[in-house]
Amino acid sequence: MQGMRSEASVLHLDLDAFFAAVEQRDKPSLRGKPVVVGGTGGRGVVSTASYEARAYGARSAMSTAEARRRCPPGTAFLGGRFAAYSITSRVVMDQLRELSPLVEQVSVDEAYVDLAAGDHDLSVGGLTALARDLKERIRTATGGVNGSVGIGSSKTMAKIGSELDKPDGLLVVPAGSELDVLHPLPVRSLPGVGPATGDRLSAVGVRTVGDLHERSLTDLVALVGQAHGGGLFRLARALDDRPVVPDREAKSVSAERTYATDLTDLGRLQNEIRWLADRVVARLQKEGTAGRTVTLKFRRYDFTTLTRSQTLPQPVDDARTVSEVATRLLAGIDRTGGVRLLGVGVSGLATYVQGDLFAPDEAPVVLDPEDDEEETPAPQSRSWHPGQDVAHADMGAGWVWGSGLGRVTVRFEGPLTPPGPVRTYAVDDPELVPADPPDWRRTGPPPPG
DNA sequence: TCTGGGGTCCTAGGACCC
DNA sequence: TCTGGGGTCCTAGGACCC
Repeated sequence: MQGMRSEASVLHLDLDAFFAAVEQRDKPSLRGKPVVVGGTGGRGVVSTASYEARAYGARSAMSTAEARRRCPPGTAFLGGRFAAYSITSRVVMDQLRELSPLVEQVSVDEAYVDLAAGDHDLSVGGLTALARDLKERIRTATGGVNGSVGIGSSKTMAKIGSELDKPDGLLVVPAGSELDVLHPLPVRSLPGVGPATGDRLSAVGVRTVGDLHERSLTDLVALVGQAHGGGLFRLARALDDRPVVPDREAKSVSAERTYATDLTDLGRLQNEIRWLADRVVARLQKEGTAGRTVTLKFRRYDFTTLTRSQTLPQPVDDARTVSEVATRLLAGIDRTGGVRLLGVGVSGLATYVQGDLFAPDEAPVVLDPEDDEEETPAPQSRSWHPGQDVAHADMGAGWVWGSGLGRVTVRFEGPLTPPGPVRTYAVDDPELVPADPPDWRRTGPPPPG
């Protein structure tokens, strides 16, 4: 059974009203005033409302029209400057990497840090000082953006900690006190419990996490399904040992667009599909990846939404193929009444094997995110262990920080790869990787922990 | 002027294979 | 000649998150 850590060593950072905060930083006249960032057209929604705008009831995901109704004259409605947000985000993530090599960025304004992989005093006092210092460094490095920090014995506890004390928050949940914090909270405050699950739980009298704790696993599974039910059962007991995983590989790439007025013209729809396919493919190619499944998303005038997909024999990353497949999928859909949104996506991604990184004869295969188990039988004689140091001429120095049957995970760090990417290699035949490959030199310190 | 855009994970049924 | 399992892949939809 999975558990939790015996120390509060997972940190969660959430930047406060991030997009609005960057706008207020860059435009002093907006400071102290309500600011709403999001779509400004007729069908726009709010991405972020500053705390001043929240005081009037503006919220993320609300239609911008509704936010305009609620906010006073003088409220700034802005379309957003994503390049600025992205740069600021990187500045923040760099600060987090000062704390530990294990930083998992979950979005532009949110990340987890595994403090156990760094050299830190994990006492409550030490963690409080660490968090206070981190917040100050973020504020300085970004020119005034605040973040809320939660620290706990798991990702869930850390996230709940940052949530409970925002904005500009700092909350350490000491190991052992998880249930005291958790049980009074409404179930809706658990990550993963949204409107649908919240309603179902409420219908059977479950309102707080404490209520949840009293329900049997069988009841919860019957109520919300196998995976979710099991997840809730464990969450109520603070059982969460999900690791902090840096550099997660993307599993799909997509682009979609909502039109100011519904489309009906077939030629126009085909042009839009081509445009969306171009955007998706440009990103695929930039990432050096391709995918086998092409999906068309389709939203009608009445907001009914459907998807049609087709899986191809080979991964594709060219605009012509993607848009041809998507256009073919469009043909099977009833378009009467008009089309509100179109989307094109590619999934089932397989990273290219980059031939120049390894000599052909000894090339470990880059794993797909999905298939670490199959097609990679355990090596007969060779293994690596966490902490062992290895290196590659093209990738820089690195160390093994995870290994298992048939695979080895290496974090590289060096001048060529500043952030230190993590790569997992399958070893499907021990003979493919010689005992002492000449270009795997031993350098660099193994990670602490 | 109702309801964005980018994702992840799960479920369920049917096809197909052993 | 009657009744199976299990496993994987594919498709479609839904919940949820930021």
